[in-house]
Amino acid sequence: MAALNYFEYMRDNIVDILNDLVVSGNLPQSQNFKQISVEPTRDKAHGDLATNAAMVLAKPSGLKPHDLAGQIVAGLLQLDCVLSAEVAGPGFINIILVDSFWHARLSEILDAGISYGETKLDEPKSVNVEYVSANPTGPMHVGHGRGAVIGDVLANLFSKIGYNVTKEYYINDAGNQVDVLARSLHIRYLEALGIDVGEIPDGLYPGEYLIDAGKELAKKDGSMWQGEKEANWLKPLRLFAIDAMMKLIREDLLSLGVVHDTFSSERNLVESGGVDEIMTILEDRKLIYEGVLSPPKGKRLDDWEKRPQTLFRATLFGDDVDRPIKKSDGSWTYFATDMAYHLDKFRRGFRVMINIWGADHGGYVKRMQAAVKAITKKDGELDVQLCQMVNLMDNGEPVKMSKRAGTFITLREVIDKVGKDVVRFIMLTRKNDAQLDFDLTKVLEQSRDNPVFYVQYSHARCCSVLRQAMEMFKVEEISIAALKNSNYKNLTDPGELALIKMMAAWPQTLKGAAQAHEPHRIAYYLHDLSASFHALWAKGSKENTSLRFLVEDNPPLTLARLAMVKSLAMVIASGLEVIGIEPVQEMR
RNA sequence: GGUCCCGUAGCUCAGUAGGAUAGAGCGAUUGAUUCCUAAUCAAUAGGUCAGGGGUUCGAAUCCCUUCGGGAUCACCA
Repeated sequence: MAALNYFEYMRDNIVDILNDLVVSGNLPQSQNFKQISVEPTRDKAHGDLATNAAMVLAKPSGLKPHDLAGQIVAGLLQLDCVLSAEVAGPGFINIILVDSFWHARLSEILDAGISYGETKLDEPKSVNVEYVSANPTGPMHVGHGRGAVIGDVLANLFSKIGYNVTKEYYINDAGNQVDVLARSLHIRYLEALGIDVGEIPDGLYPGEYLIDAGKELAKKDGSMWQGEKEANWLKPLRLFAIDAMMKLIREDLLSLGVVHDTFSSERNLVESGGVDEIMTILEDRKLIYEGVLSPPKGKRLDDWEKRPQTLFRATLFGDDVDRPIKKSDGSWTYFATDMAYHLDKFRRGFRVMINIWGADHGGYVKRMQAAVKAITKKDGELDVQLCQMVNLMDNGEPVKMSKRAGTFITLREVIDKVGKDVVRFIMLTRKNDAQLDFDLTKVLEQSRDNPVFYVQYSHARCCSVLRQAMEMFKVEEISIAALKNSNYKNLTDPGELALIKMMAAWPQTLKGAAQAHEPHRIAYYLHDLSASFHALWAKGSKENTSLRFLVEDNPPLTLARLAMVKSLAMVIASGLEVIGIEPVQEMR
């Protein structure tokens, strides 16, 4: 049984009412209902839900908003689930649903458990989320970690709403950087053989992470590359280095709980002729030409030279200038291989592609979207989510990092210090295009301003109540099946209903976050849900023991509240599952 | 100079693709612990949504413009 999305449910009801009005001649035919929305009221005094239906349809139908609203209200009042409906303001219809409607959600949640809110699609769509794709030239840093979490959670969101999702990593193993990597490894290799290599030359990677790789290579191959020409060792060392770095990166990802379904290699794509193929296709469509770009407008003219280049007509697809696809040495630019890569994705059946990039690649978005339009003949769509920098802090002070001074803090070090769950949650506490301060001290504090703790604590409190309940009831009396049969009519406190309503909004929250590509909404939702629970908890004070969850002289009331508490634990667990975090049972 | 992102309470930020009287947390002030974990909660104070114009029933949200901050700008990925 699929859980009810009450926004969609009420919208469907309203559309039915409108269709009836059309049939009865009270509303002109062929109205466009697309603009109609059903939303939570901002001010709860206005009711549970509001719809703009009358305002949206008033003008095209030639009716006064209030007259049309009155007719819709009449229809709404016929529904069993509607307690009240009234016209307000410029033509809003405010709706209050009966308590029993909300109580019924608890049964749904208890039935569904952690899968509450999931949707199954009859014909599942496919979506490809490509994220991390860090160059295989070293361990991951904290910024990569943010992209990893955002991509991973976004992919989880799509799974939850019924899509077939592929989590993909694109290995940039074909450009200059991996040659540099190979040369850097060569130095470390010589070092491992006991040769004094001195300082690592400028332009090579000085990172210590290559020392181990150098030792391994020396162990495997002995001294066979010593004294050889670069042309002889470059390729095998490159392969060795990339393997070593990808192993490192996969370990980093695993420690963050991120596992990709597919790793695509840029080099494979080039060597298998994928780029040649896309170029032939584009040439046939006259989208490639030899030309000279005009210099960028502005002051940066110092080293500009007029140079004929092989260009892609990106301007035909919304980009600002045409883009080069070949370097002067004849090899493909990154853009060229990226076009081939996205064609490959499209051919694998992904009409919807989402890429997570660092904000420093923002200037690249337009051209890639232009390219996708061109190669898929506008059949595919690419959305790029940019994630901004993470500022690592320690107790309010920025952490100074320098690769040269060796004070660079890797993602792995942060995970080891604060734990993967904390990292995953904190990465979602800002929308992805805003900079994020990550304070290594504060995220471990057990206080209200640590959102991870705050949410986990609410789950732990649920568990605590359920543990305590064992003293009042036998185990079978508070099984899920038994709780489902409790008398929900006992749940009448505004705080209780507010909490249940928020739980009932989970399916819509999930869907909205997925469709808007905004995983951070889940973290905010969980925080709000927890706040609602903590507030209710505090109501059961010494003066008002009747609002405690466990009321010893009233077992039926207590069982209903246990059903609510159990449901809440399930919704929180469901939300944490999307984020990729284990809920905790207790915190002591 | 071009392009993109951003500008919301003293601070850090939300604002559910245009909805009603703009919301949280921190900080400040004042309260609540014989109680299921007070690691929490409640209340008060705090705003020209950077400024100006426009679009419409209605704008923090969309368009134009000015100011301010950031990213990026042909053969790096």
